[in-house]
Amino acid sequence: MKLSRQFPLNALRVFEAAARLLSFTKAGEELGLTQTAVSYQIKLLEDTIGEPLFLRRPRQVILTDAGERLAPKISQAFETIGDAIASTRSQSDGTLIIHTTATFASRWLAHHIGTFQLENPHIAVRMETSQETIDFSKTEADVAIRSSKSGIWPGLRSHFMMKSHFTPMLNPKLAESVGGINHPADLLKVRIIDASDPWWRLWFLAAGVTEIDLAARPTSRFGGIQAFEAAAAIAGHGVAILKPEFYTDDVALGRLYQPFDLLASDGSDYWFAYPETRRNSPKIRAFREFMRKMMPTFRD
Amino acid sequence: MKLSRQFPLNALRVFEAAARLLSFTKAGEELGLTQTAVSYQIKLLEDTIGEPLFLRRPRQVILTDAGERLAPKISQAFETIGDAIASTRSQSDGTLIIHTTATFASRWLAHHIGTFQLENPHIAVRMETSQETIDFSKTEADVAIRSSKSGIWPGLRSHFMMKSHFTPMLNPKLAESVGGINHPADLLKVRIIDASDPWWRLWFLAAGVTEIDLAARPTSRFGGIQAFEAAAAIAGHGVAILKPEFYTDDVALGRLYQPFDLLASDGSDYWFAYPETRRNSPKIRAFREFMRKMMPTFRD
DNA sequence: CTGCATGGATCAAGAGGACTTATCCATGAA
DNA sequence: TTCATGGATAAGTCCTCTTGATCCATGCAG
Repeated sequence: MKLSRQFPLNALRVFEAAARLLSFTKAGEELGLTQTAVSYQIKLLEDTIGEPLFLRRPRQVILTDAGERLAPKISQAFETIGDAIASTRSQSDGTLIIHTTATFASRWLAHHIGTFQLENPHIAVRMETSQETIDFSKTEADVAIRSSKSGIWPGLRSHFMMKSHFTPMLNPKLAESVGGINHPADLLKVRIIDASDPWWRLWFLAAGVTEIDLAARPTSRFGGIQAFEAAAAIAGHGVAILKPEFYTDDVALGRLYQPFDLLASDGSDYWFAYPETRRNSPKIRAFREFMRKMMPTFRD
Repeated sequence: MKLSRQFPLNALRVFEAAARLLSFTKAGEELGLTQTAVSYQIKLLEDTIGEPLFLRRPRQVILTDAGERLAPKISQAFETIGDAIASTRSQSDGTLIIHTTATFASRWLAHHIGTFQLENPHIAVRMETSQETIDFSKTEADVAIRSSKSGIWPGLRSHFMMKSHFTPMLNPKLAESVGGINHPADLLKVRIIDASDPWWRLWFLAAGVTEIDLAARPTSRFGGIQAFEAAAAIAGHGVAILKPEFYTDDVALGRLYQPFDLLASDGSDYWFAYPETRRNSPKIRAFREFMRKMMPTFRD
């Protein structure tokens, strides 16, 4: 059976307005309905309650005792509902949940999010990190930042943020200790941090160095988590293959050194995504504009 | 625009159940809907709020932060509404508003209503008196007792209660003071209380007395309000034309005397009426059964 | 008193929204 | 693996609800 039959909520909504305004016509105006509709709904409600709620006097309606008793409680209930929805909406509007990779979070977001918060003091940011790409219907998140080749996901709108290119980086002291890194082959003088990282092969390929057996080399394995590899490189344990955009600070502080301008790419890029249906949500819109401003390579 | 669009109350109702049971299927069962309908309504609500309320995990749904915040308030609001309706219904069920004539109220109801209240202790009785026939849509009333010729009113169900016949009555001492009232013509020895009352003409007609010019006689006028005429008769001011059923007490107490068995009628009868649509209302049903029992001439 | 404005009731017709049925999919359990 | 569970999706149906027209009663102004 139809729910509205068992529990005529819309009729109650109409009743509330009519009882407050003591006029079917005015109630209709307030609710965007015709007077006819109001009359119909009130009668419906009276039928289900089994009591008349209004006395129909010419040119005015007045509440019966039953109506008089019912009205204030109904008003209050709808006020509760209205408040609840409004506060849910505003509180949710007030919290932006960002899902991103650990590296992007620590290397880019952590440095820039302060600006976003200064510009949007009413939006709290909650950051979640995960390696896997998330499903917005299964995970509580407003936006996600992921590395991917295409940036096309069904139901999601996505924006290109930056190319995911990489280059070897190491502690400058380590470079000096082996007499400097002037040619790609010089890299082999130091330990390769996680030589199993597929990026290495791609970079050496781009550099024209093909005859290296990376698999044979001593290596430290970090499961491809860039942040760990970077930490090892900073500590002088070897040379890591990193995204230089993420380590400009470390370069400036002399903790890392990028020996070559050459950048290689595995074809993946960084994308920013959110559900298509929520593209106009204020907080998502605000974050999108922030990203557009802060990231020169951002594209619609 | 449709009200349910602006304010998806039914969707909220569904959400409330789903949030409480943490299952769309169970919510559907509770509300008498299919799981599909629940899914549809929840999505509708999420669209209007602009926030996901549930995370769809395989074989279970869980509330998002937003849903978690919304649910308790909505539950409470619906509880308020449910209580309000229930209490309106029960309180209204608990008060029976009877509209009747002053005479019937004072002469019959007042004597018998105690029995009704003993039998129905949870029903409070409110009595309103009025001369005019009332309009249930304009006057707050559950049942009405009226004198009328046909007992047929559109939209009302009515029951015949008693014939509205009448006969002269006077204080026995007054009767003695004129040597007794043995023939209709003897009535002319005493003052006729409200000779302008049309009942007198009808009664004399029934008694075969035609050659009386009532208009010419000294009279007291009470506007046809029987209770006033009766009071005057009891006080010994003259003879009144009354419904004997209403004055059995006064006859028993020796305050009134009915000299003739002859009863005349103007064709009106006493009817008991209420809106057809409310015939099954418990309080109306209770009162109808009471009337049926107390009034031998009651007819369906 | 007459005519107008106001506010509600009633009616028929039609739109569109709320459901249903059928089907599919993913997962956890046996 | 197969089955059971719980939800999503698509398409179609039914009927609630809205609309617009019309009518009625009353209060008010002239």
